Amino acid sequence: MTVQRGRGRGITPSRPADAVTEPMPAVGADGEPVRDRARVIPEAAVARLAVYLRVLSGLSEQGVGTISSEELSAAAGVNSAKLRKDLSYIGSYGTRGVGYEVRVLIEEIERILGLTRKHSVAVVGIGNLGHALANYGGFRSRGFPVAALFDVEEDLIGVPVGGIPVDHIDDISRICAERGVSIGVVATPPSAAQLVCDRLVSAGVRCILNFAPVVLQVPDDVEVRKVDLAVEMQILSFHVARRADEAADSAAAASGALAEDSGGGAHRADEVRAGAASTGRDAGRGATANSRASGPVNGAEVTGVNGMVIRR
Amino acid sequence: MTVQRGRGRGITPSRPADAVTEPMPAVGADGEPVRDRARVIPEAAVARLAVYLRVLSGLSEQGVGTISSEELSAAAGVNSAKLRKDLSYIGSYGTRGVGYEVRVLIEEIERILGLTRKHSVAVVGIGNLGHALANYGGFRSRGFPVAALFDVEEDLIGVPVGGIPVDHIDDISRICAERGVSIGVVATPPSAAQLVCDRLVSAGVRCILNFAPVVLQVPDDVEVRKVDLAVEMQILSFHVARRADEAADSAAAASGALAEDSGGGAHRADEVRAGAASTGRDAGRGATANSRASGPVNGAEVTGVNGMVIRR
DNA sequence: AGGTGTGAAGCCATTCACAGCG
DNA sequence: CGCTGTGAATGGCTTCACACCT
Repeated sequence: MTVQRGRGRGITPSRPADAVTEPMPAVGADGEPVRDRARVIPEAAVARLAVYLRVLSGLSEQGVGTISSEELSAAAGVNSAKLRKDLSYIGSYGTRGVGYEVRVLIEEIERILGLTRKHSVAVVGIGNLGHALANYGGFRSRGFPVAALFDVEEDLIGVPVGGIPVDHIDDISRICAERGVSIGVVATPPSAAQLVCDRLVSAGVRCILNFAPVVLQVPDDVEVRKVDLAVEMQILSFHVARRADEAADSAAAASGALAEDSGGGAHRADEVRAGAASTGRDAGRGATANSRASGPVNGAEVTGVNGMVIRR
Repeated sequence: MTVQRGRGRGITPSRPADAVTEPMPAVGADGEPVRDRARVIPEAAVARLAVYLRVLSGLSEQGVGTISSEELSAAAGVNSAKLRKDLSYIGSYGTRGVGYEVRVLIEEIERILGLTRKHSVAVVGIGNLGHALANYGGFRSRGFPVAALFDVEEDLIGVPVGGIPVDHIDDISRICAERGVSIGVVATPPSAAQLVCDRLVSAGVRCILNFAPVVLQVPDDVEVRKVDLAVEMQILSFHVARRADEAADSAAAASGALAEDSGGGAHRADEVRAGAASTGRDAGRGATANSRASGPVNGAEVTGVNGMVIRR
């Protein structure tokens, strides 16, 4: 994402050489003074912060007051080092030897994510998906009230969906301005998506969530995120195929390994090997883990702690 | 998007890409010849391949027979070097001095993504979203026919949605086996998601697309990708906030920067920067969004070839 | 000339490992 | 002693730049 654009190079403090010297000649020359906290939060971390926030909200409702990085990371499906690193980008709000106060973390993450203000949403394209989105309670409950719905179909205009009447897209500028819409959701057929996007942009909307399977072209001060269901499916398909290949491989390799083993090979620790990558969702520690197909197991392997397979 | 794997993108979950960097010479020993090329395609590249495929399909329908990396990359919203690198992972199917044959590329990408076989889909949870998904034509048209629908609500059982009657989730194992379901879609309320996921897994489904805002725990031979709308919104929210900060920054810095330029600063190559890109999702986002520059331009930037912006 | 394919370099993110504080 | 916070190491992805083919 568009991160760190702007001024001179994003001076990341990763200068190995004389680091201690002055790390800011270029920047200074740029007219960009050292400036406040050079908080450059990695895009990947931002996405995870949103996940932590959801988990924390659940914990808070359950009355949990304090939590350690180990527990929170397990609940969020990442490893604890990553969680601590992510949290360190927003500040130091933990207590050593204890953990984090749930309430504090929620507040800080909300602040960083800009959730202290409300972001009204407009959904364009009230077909199946648009209906579902208009009715999706998760938006409102998380501070993103759906404030406007648009379509071109005359039969739909005026009909309330999820409590909001549908307006004609020709009124998009006026209505978005009136209702303070800051996020636009494109849920139209692909053929209409770019046009709708252009209209949203000229209506002043600077953030777009696109469900149409097209690559939207926008000015670079507009942020677009895309959700493409077919692409998600295809990625899963790829993994199915890869897994099938691997199964074949390991079946084939198994016999060879046995032969070699019986030949007297030494067994080193590093014979523990990672297999297919899992998708990382593994909550467990060992996030690194990727595991190998445990499949057909023929006695040559056993499943270890977190799914790793130990060759013996 | 947001992928759960952890990573990727999307929240992106970031997938620990297969660390298959294995040094396994053992393979040679096991009678397994060099085997085909140890094709380790980066997760991020897989997600983009799916995008290229969609663009190529459109081009093919328009009768385009050949295309260069420059053109294709622009249509897909990435830069040409990345596109060529991605394509190189699957082989060399281009003609130097000419470009790629659309038909060939489509076939090869489909092969790599495992799209030569059909992947039947089961949708669990026939609420608003489930309805939308069951009716979504993009699945069937791309080789992912929806073959089964499940819910627990008695009133829904037997009712056809998108042409498929809804079955009770208790029959999930039998029906998934009968219809050869290989991908499960979880579209239930969060409270039911883990249970539904467990049922899908025991029914033999090894790939899951999760729309519920919870982190699913699964065995590591199961692949989960997650689409979390609230998280997407929050990421956009973060960028709204960041942009606001930046606007203030650049207004302040503007005079300084201009002064330096006119002062004769040299323009290095690294001042060429990309417009916007997003990923993810983990990517990976995963999830990759993108945006291109075109315009509002304030004189400090001009749009370059493929959406890159050149600072001058 | 035109454009692909790819080693090499650079950048960013993840993971390690431990100092430091409660 | 436990757990956070973080420099340093590692590894993957992206970008560069050009050899090489047509």
